[in-house]
Amino acid sequence: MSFSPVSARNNFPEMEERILEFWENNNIYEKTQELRKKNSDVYTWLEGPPTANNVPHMGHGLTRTLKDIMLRYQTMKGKYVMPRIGGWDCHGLPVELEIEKKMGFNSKNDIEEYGIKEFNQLCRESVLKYTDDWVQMSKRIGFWLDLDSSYVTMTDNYIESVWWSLKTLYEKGYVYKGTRVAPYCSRCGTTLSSHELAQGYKDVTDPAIFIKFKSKDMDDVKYLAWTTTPWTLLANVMLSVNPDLDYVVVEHEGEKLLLAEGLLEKALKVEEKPEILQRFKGKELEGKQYEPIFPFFKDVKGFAFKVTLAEYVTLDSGSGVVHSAPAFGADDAATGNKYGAPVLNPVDLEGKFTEDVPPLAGMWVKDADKKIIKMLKEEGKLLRRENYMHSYPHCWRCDTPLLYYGTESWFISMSKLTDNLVKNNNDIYWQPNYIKEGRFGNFIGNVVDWNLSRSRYWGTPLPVWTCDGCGEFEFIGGKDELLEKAGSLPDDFELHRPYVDDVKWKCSCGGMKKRELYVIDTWYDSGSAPFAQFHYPFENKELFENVFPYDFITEAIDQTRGWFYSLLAISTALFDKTSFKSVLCMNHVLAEDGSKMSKSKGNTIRPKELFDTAGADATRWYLSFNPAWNPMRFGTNLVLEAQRRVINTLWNVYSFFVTNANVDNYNPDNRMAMKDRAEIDRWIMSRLQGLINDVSKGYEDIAFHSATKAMDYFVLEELSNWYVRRSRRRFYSGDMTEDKKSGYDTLYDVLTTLARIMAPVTPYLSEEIYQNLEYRLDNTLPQSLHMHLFPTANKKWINSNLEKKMALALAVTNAGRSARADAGIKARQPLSEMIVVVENGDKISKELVEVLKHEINVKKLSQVKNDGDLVNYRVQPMLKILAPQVKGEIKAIKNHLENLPKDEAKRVVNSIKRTGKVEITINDSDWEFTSQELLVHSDAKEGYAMGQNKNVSVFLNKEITENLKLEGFARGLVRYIQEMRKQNDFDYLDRINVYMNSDDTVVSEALKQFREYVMVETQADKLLEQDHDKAVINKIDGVSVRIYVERV
RNA sequence: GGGCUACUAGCUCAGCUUGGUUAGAGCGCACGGCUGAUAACCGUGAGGUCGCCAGUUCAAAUCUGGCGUGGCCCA
Repeated sequence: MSFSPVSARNNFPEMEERILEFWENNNIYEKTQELRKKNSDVYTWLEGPPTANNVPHMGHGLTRTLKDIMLRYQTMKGKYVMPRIGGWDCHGLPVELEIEKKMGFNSKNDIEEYGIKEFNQLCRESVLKYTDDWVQMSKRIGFWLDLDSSYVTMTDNYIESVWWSLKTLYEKGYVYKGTRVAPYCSRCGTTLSSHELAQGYKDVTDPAIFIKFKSKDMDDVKYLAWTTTPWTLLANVMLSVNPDLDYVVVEHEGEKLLLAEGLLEKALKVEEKPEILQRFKGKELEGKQYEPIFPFFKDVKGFAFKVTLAEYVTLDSGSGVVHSAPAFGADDAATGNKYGAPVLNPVDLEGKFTEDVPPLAGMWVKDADKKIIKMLKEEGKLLRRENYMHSYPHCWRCDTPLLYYGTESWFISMSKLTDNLVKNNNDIYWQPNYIKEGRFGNFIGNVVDWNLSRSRYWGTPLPVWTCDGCGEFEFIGGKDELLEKAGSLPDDFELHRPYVDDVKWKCSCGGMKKRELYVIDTWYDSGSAPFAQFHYPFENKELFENVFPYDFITEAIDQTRGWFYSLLAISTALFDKTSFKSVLCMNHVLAEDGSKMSKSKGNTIRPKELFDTAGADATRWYLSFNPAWNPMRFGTNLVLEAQRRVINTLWNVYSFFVTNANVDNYNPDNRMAMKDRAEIDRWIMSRLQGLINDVSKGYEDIAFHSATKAMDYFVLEELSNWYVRRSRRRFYSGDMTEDKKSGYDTLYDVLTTLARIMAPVTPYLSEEIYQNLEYRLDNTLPQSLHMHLFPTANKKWINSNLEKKMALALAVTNAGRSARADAGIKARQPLSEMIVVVENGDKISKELVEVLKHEINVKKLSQVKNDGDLVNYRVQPMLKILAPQVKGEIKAIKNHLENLPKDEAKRVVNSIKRTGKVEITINDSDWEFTSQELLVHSDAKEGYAMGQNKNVSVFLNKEITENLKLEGFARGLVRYIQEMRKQNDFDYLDRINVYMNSDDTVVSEALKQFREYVMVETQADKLLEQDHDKAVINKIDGVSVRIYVERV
C-alpha cells in the first residue's frame, strides 16, 4: 500500500473545499465532540454574539479564526469544549434605525402610526437576514462550532432569563429610577446618539460666571460657585465639592467667601493670597445647607440646596465649588441620583423656560443667559463674569447648540459595586495585559450607574409595572409570574412590545398596574449570555453551574466598554464573580495601506474572495501571525505571500516525501529507534520537540502569534532550507539502506507530528496530510486528525549538544560559500580540499563531514586546531591619520606594527575587526588604536581562499586539477540536461536518450571519465557522442556543445 | 477636550520587559550563484534622523516628560 501521489503544485482552495465536504459528510466535528465528551475535563467558552443584519467582514474573519484556533487547540489537549455554540444578538437601536431608513420613517411618531407590532416584525426579520452569510463564512474559514444550536437573544426563553436577572438585581437593591441626561436638540426635538454627538463639537465662547450662594449653617459665609451655563442655575439643587480638596473661607471685598484653596488667586483675581479664616476638607462640607439662589423652587422637598461630594470637581478652572442641576448635566444627574436629590426642570421640550419661572417664561434658555446674569448682578449675587472658550456640542443637522436635558430613566447602581468590579477583574487573565489596569481598569474604577432603559421598541421589555394610582411598582421575573398577575395571556403572546404592554392588572389601591413602556439597553442582553443562553435558572441549573465562569472569551477592543464590561457588570451584580477567566482583546483589521476598511472607501475584502484564491489556511496563518492586539494591516497580497512562503513550502516537503517514498515502496511501520537514526535526523527531531514546547506555550499564554512564528521558522529554516536540502540526496540512492530508512522514518515522523502541531492554525492542510500519510494506511485510526491529541515533547529526544553541532555545520557551510564567492569559483566546480578551523576547538562529527563535503563540493574536509600556517595577518598604520597625532613616534610605531610576531598580529587584527580598537604596547608605552588609524589584513596562504562565519574560518584549496575541471564540466552537462528535462516537461521517472557533440575535446574527455555519473544523474538510457538534427548549440561553462534530449 | 494604544528599511514585522557588540528578519529591488522539493533555493549589496523634541545616564530604538500622526474608546 502506498501513499496517494502528491504533485508539487496544489490548488489549496479546492483541497479545502474537498476536506470541508469530508468533514460534513462524515460528521467529523460531531464525532470529535462525542469523543471528548467522555473526558471529564471541560473547557468553556462563550461566543460574543454578533448582529447578523449585515454581511461579515474581515474583522469578523479574524475573531472567528482566533476563537477556532483556541477551541481546536483545547480539543486537541483532550478537553471537551462546551458550550461550542454560536449566538446572535438581535435587539437594539441600529436594527431599528435600519428599518426606519428602509421605511422612510423620521420619528417615533411614524413608527407608532405604522404599528409597533408590525415594526417589530420587520426588525425580527432583518436581524437574521444575513445569518446564512455568517454561517457560510464561519464554515469556510474552518470555524468548528454548532451554529444550529446558537443562542438567540430575542427568544422568550432568553428574555425570561434576563427578566429573572433584573428582578434579582432589584431585590438586591441595585435597580432604581432616576434621571438620565442626554444631549438634546431643542430645535429638532430629539436626543442625539453618541455618534451624532461626536460630529458636532465646536469651540465656542460662553459666559462663565462666579456666583455667591449664602450658607445657612455658617454666618455670613457664601459659597463661591462657577458655571458656564447660567441658565441651568434656575434648576440648581446642589453645590458639589471634591471630598479630597482643601477648602477655605477668606475675606474678599467685604464678604466671606468659601472656595477651594488651590484656586484662590485665579478665582478672586488677586495677586496675594488673602488671610485664611477657616479651613475644611471637602468631605467635611457634605450635607451643609445653603439658600437657593432663585426663589422659584425654594419650597421643593427632599435633598435640596445642600452640599454634595463629587470626584469630578477639579482645580482646572472655576472655584472648586460646582453648581449642580440634575436636570441639565450628566455628572449632576449622577450625583443627584446618588443623594436622591429632586430634579427641577423649568424648561420645555422646545428649550424654553416654563411658567415655573415667570420672569423668563417663553425665552429660549441660551438667550436667557444675559437676563439671568443681570438679575444676579442686581441682587448682589454675582462676583464676576468672564468669557470662557471651550468645546461644546452642536446639532450636526441644524447647528443649534445642544442642551443636556434630563428625563426619567431606570438605572443599575454600578457605582456601589466599584470595589467588587475591581476585585473580580483581578481574577481575569487579560491579553494584552495593559488593558486590565489601563483602559478597562480605569473604566471600572470610575464606573457610573448603568442607564438601563430606552424609550424604544425593539428590545427586551423592561419588566416593571407601575400603578397609575399610587405609583407603586413591581418587577416581574418570568412568564409564569406575569400570567399569575394578569390571569391570562393571549395565544400569540410573546415577551416583546406591544404584547407585554397590553398586560395590566388591578393594584390594591384600586388603580391599574401598567408596564413602563421602556425596553432595556441591548448590552444588557449580551451581557446576560452566560446564564440566559441556558434559560437559567428556569432550566439547566446544573449545567450553568458547571460552566460558569467561562474559561475564555475573545472579541475586539471596542468591546472593552461594551460586552467585556456588561459581562463583568452583570455577573458581579448577580453572583459577585467574573463571568470569564481569560480574555483576548483583539484590535481591528485595517486595509493594506493602514487606513480603515470601509465600504465607502471600497477597500474592504470579502472573506470569500480570499478563500477562493489563497485559501482559508493561508488566511488563518496570516491572521494569527501578527499579535492580535495590534491593529493589523491586511490585504490579499499579504495572504498570498503567506501561502507562497509557508503553506506552499510545507507542501513541497510533503510532496517530496510522498514522491520518493512511493518510488521506494516505503512503509512507515517499524520505524527505527531514535538512537539508531542518522545525526541530521536526530537533529530535526530534537528541534521538533522544541517546537512542540514553543507552540504549546504560545497557545497557553494566548499569544497565538508566537506559536505561528515558531512554526514558520521551523518549516522554512529548519525543515525545508536545512534538513531537506541537506539530506535529500539520501533519498535518491537505489536501495533501501539503513541511512535512507532513517531519513524516511524521520521525515514521516516530522510531517505527521507537524500536521498535529499546525492543526489549530491550518486545519485543512493538516487533515490532508494526515489522511494520506496515516489514515490511508490504517483505517483503525481515528477518522480525522482533529480527533488526535496535541503532541507532547519527548524530552529524551531533545539533544542540545547536537543542536550546537549543527549550528557549527551551518557556520562551516556559510564560511565555505563565502570563500568560494571570494575566489570566484562556482559551487559546481569540485575542489580538492577544505580546511576548517573552529575557534573554540569544537569537532565536526563524521556524519556531518559527509554532509558538508557534498554541500561545499570538496573531496576532502579536514579540521585543524589553529590557522597558524594558513593565514597571514598584516597590520599597517594609516599614516595620514595617525602621523599627525603621534608626531615623532610614528617611525617606531610603523616599524613595530609591520613586524608584529604572528600571534600578536592575529590578536590585533581580530580585535580591530570585532571591537574597532586595540591596545598595543610599543617600547614599554601603551597605545590604543582605532579602526580608523590602522589598516588590517588577513589573507589566506597562497593558493587558498578564506571564508569566515561566526567562530569558524575555512580555507579552500583553489587549485583546479585537470580531473577536477573535467568533473566540474560533467556537472555542467548534468545541470543542462536536467534543465532540458524540465523544459520538455518530462516526468520525474522518465528515461531519456542524450545526443551531444562538440568541437572541443573537453566533452569527450569529460565523458570518458564521468559518462556513468552523467547518465545516472539524468536517468539517461543512452548517451551518444553524435549530432542530432534537432540539436541546439549551447554554451556550457564556456564550451560550445550541440545537444539534444529525447524521451525514451 | 480626556483615556488607552501604535509609530523601527519601499511593504509586513522582530528587538523595548532587564539601557551596553556594527538595530535584525521576510517580501520587494540590484548583482552573483545553484538546479529534479524547482512557479523553489543560496550568497552579496543598496535601502534606517528607530515619528519629533527635550531629559536621565559614561551609554537610549529601549527609561522619563512633552509634542505630532494614525487607530480605538469616551466627552
